[in-house]
Amino acid sequence: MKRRRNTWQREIILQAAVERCDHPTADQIYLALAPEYPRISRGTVYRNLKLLSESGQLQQLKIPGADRFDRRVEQHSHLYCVRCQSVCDVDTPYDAGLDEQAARETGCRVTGHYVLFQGVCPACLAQDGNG
Amino acid sequence: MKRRRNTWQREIILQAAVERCDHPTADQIYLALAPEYPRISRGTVYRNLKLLSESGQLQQLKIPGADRFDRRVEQHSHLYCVRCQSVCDVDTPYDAGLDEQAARETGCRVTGHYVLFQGVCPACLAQDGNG
DNA sequence: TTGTCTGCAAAATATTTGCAGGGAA
DNA sequence: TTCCCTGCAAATATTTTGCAGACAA
Repeated sequence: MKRRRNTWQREIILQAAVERCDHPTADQIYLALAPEYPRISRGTVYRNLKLLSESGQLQQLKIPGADRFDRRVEQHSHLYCVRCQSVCDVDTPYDAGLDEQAARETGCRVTGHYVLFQGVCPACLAQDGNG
Repeated sequence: MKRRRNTWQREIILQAAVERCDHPTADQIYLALAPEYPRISRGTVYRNLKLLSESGQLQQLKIPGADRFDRRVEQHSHLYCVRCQSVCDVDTPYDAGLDEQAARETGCRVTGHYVLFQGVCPACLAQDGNG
């Protein structure tokens, strides 16, 4: 097991991710940091977001288009707005029975599942004049 | 609404997708066709798989790594093997109540959701000596 | 004829990686 | 000192798109 070092880069990347609640992509975090830290590189941002997710300080979400990063690490679901590509949290209870059922049915070892809702967010609905 | 033409390319792409049950990617379908039809292009394969999914003849699955195409178009779930990246079908009942719950909670218009299980498929388990 | 569709190539998007030097422990 | 981490650039991987000509209807 590798010993992990603390770098200021990792620190500011975690801060940048934690301070926003809009489920940013890796690139959005990079772009948010770039003005203040012009020497930081995309590679470092991608690498650290992955490390931080592996160590449980962030949650990496598999969303169409690009992975997002969530400061909320407890189990919950998400909704993807097909209009503006935004993501919002949905607090659905985790149904562990589904995993057992899938394991029984397929013979796989099932480690978990995620639920992704699709729809249109309130902001986009408002733009339509509530249509 | 556009009138759709029938081309032999679309025909063989649909056939190639329908004759396999392993949830291939667009590129895998292209590679399967390429030996017999050397002039077919990736662009055509990607375009037609999308069209066929939009017209309900295939189902396009959002899977980490790359989209897959499923000949089964009825609602069902999938399991993604984190070891070999294979995908298999899981017949879980669709819980429409979840959509209502998500809509109530977020104020979004919710059009649906999908469930993706993660785990290890039987073939990979066997390789581990059932470990 | 009309206008969608095709092949080709280039572009766009998202992410990973090789490498040489840097710095945390 | 060690060896993980960084910046940079190039590479990968997936998918989309502009264009001119082909072809279905």
